[in-house]
Amino acid sequence: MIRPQKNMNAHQRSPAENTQSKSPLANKANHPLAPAHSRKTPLWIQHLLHWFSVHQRTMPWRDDPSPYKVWVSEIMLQQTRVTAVIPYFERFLGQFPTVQSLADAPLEKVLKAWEGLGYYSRARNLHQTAKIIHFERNGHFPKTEAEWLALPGVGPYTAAAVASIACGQTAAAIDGNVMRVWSRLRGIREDISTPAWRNKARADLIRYARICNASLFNQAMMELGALVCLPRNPACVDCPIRNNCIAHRKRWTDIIPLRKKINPVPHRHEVVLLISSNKKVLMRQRPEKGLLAGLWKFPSQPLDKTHTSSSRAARALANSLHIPQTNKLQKHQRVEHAFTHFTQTLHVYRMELATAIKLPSPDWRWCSAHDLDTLPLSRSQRIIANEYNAEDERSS
DNA sequence: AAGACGGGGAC
DNA sequence: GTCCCAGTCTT
Repeated sequence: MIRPQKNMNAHQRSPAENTQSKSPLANKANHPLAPAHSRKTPLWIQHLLHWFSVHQRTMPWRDDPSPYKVWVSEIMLQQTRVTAVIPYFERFLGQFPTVQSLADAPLEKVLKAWEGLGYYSRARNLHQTAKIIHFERNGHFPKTEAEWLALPGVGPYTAAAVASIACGQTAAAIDGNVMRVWSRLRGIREDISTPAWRNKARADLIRYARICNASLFNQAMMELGALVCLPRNPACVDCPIRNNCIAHRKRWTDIIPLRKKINPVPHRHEVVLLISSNKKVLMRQRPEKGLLAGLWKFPSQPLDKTHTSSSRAARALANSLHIPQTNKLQKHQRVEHAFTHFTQTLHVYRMELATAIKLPSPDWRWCSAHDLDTLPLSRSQRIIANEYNAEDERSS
């Protein structure tokens, strides 16, 4: 039997989060006593839903699937594993308990809460959407899949997931897990990355979502992909629907899903300067668009072929900041970092200035140790900042 | 249709 | 270390 979800009754939600649960449809699908499936539900779905009721993981947004919690969690879960998301989600909800508190917060606070989670445009879009919901929709969350889809940062997957899980809508949420489970189940030896494949899968899956509980069906498919139908070495012996699975029957699980070869990514080098003066260190905010938009970084410069060594590049960067040659550079640290489309080696140099230089533009700042802890940084910059603070701690 | 956009976990 | 993972937006 389906394990009853705690706190799913509408009256236990806060008024601000309760606006979408008044419709009969929402109550029907999310009601604790609603059946997960009817007698005409295919046997494989009954097996899947039973498996889910027993094996689903505890997640902080599953106790109370309000639109706000489900929306925030689904944005965080894009390209990110559940185990990585949970601590971020807990902190985020503590800091921004309602969509209003998120809408009222400055962007920098939101980016700071997102620090280390990656894909920072998600945080910017989340903040933007909170403003839309609070200021333009009077705090009313969307209800239908199409309404969700219109919001920044909400694509086809997230719209279907939130609409089904939080709003009781019938929709097929197709993430990487579902693509893998579905292509194996049906033995589809086609490239899963094409829009054509996705449209076909959605058309097929929506028929099944319609005849059971779409929220549970979507979550069960994703959970099966995350726990059993793994990319490598799937645990077919534990799979509740292995008898319906064409890939299992034909020993195709290692060739399905089919994916295009990923091109090797280039490696880049960059010099980074830790320029300190009077217990403060020089930092710069990144532009509003592009890589790690809006986050802060230490002064840096790509190490291209015109520089014969990292120390020469470091000196050239110091020169461009009009730092006198009398200030000596000291090799400090080397940090490796991987992005999706390139990998990077950061060559970090240290320089103590007798007198602070004039800041080139308003996006530069002299930062105290406290500033370093407060500003949003990418993972690699945080590693450098922590090392800098630790050294500062030792020397004082 | 292809590329930009982070970071973490499994091996 | 190396490979793998896979939503949304932009171009």
